[in-house]
Amino acid sequence: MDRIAAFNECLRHKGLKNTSQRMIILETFLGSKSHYSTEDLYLKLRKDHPKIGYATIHRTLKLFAECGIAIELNFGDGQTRFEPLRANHHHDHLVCTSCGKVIEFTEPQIEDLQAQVAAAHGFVIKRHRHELYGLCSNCAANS
Amino acid sequence: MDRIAAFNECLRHKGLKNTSQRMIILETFLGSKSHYSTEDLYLKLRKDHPKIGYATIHRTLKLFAECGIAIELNFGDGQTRFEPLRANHHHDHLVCTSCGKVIEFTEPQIEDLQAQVAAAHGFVIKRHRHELYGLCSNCAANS
DNA sequence: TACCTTTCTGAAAGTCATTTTCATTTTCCT
DNA sequence: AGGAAAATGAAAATGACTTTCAGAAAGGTA
Ligand SMILES: [Mn+2]
Ligand SMILES: [Mn+2]
Ligand SMILES: [Zn+2]
Ligand SMILES: [Zn+2]
Repeated sequence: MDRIAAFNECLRHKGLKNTSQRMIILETFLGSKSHYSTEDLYLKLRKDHPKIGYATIHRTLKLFAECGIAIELNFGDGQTRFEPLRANHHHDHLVCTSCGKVIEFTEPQIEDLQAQVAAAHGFVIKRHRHELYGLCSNCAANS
Repeated sequence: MDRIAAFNECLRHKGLKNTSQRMIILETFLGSKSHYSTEDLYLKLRKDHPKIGYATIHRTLKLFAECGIAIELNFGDGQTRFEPLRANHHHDHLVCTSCGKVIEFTEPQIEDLQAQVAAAHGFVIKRHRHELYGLCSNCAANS
């Protein structure tokens, strides 16, 4: 089941309706680079769909997160970002504080170790956030 | 050099002035448990120092962070928290999403692995955030 | 298809943590 | 002590996000 079908399934399950706005937002969201803030997506959509309001876009992004289509990210700049979720593809982030570049990484050994840490405290992990902030190779070279 | 001296040093270095408010805020901040939001500290200080304004407290906490006396934390609840920084005592956090409990952990192997990840991307880490969200042992038992 | 109930939408208003403004006070260098 | 520079506190402003609400649209039913 692709993500569009999964979203429709989630709408049906929640008793919500499918609308042209939701489909447009979903297709745009899935069809481009990750890590969108509401503002980012609003500005992008405005070109072809100027009638879609900011509130609808934000409500829809939150709905994607509820439906497991997206995850919310927060890189500490005061804006929530949303990223399409790929099945079985968890990753964490390197964030360049100079140019804003985001690099994704996966490190199973870290995942294992953090599970051990949680277990040692009797803690049940629901989700985690592991972000490394600093300078990407380009920015490090030019500084 | 203790943290009060370090803060005075930082003020001097930045050409800023030492004030009674800053000293009161610093002593209160250092002298109690961690993870204060501005609101938390404002409410605590109000008992003995009702004349100190919210804005001053918030400005001072930000200044502590600039001076390396504190670090900013964000556990995704919409409030920035500040924690006194102990020299050579980095740690990360387990955050209970049910009761708000915060457990600190240190795992040198994770620190090593994340350094390797960054190095592999030519990325220079300045700081990082590693937070595990879920249920503490108490909340897990009662759910 | 026509109807009807529920949900959705978009603009505007509201919320809330944080930041800024500004008149006054305080610090601290000379 | 004198005075320039910075700090303070109350209030206003900001900005991301959320809610409100009246009209529009979806989609189940007959
Ligand atoms: Mn990502
Ligand atoms: Mn801590
Ligand atoms: Zn960069
Ligand atoms: Zn708990």
